[in-house]
Amino acid sequence: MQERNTLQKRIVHETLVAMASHPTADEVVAEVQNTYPSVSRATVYRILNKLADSGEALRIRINNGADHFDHQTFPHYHVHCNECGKVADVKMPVESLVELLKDTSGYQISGYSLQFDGLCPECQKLEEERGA
Amino acid sequence: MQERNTLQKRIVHETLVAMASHPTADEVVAEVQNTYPSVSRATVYRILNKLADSGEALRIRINNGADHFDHQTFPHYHVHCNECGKVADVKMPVESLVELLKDTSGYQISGYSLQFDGLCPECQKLEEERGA
DNA sequence: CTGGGTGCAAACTCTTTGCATTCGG
DNA sequence: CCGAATGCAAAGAGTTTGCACCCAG
Repeated sequence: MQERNTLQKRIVHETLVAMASHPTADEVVAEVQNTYPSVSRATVYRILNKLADSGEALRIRINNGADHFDHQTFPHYHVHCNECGKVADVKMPVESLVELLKDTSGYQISGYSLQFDGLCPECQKLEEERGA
Repeated sequence: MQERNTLQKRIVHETLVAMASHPTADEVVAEVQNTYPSVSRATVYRILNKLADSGEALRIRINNGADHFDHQTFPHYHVHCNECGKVADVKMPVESLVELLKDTSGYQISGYSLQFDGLCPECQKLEEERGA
C-alpha cells in the first residue's frame, strides 16, 4: 500500500509542469517519449489520473475532444477556442457561488469546473480577414 | 441544403423533453427504442448533436463518463453526485462573470458550462449510516 | 424527382485493464 | 525480498462515419 517514487512519476509530473499550455494526455505522452521513449502510454495515463485524483493537477474536459490537464491547482477556469482548440486560463471569483450552492442545495461540494467556449482574439482576427 | 422534418427528429426531441432527468445519449437511445425500436443509435446521436449545436439542447460533460443532454436551454448549471452519478440543476447568477470575461480577455464567448461535483444529500445520508 | 436523412455495421478516438515483468524501499 | 508500478497489447466505452437505401418537400 506504500506509494513508490518512480522515475516515470517524476518525468510525467515534470513534463506536465514544463508544458505551459494545457496538454491532452496524448500530448504529454508524446512529450515524455521525446526524451524517454520507453515510457508507455498506459503509464502516463495512470500517472495523470493519479495526479488529477490527488489534486496535484486539474483535468479539463473540453467538448468534443480529449481531456486536457493543467498542473496549476489554484482555483481558476478555462476558455476554449472553438476554432484553434487552444485552452487559456481565466482567474475569476467563483468561490462565492460555491458557497451559495453549498448553502442552498444541501450538496457537499468537492470540486467544480467552469469552462467557456468562444473565439480567441487571434481567431477573431483571422475570421474578419476571411470575411473582408 | 434544406433541413427536413423527419419523424425521427420529432421523436428524439420529444423524448429528450419528456425525460426530466439529464440523460446520456445512450439513455435517450434506449428510451426512444422503447417506443420505436427501428430508430438507430447513429440517428439519435446525430440528432442530439444537431440539437446541441443549434442551441436547442445543452451538452453536459461529466468527468469520467458519457455526455449528458439537457433540453432546458435557459442559463443554468449542474451538480453531479460522485456517488450515484445523478445530475441536478442549479440556477445561479453567472452572467456577470461572462461579461467580465468578455471585457477583460478579448475572447468572443459563445457559451460556457459550469459544473460542480460533490455528494447529493441522499448519498451523504447513506454515507453517514455506513459510517455509524 | 432529388438530395437530406436514416439504418447498419464497421471504424475511430480516447482511455482503461489483465498479465507478466521489473525494481524501489 | 515483496508487492507497487510498469510495459505491452488487447479490450472497452462512447461516438462517428461510409454507404446504400429511403422518403420529405
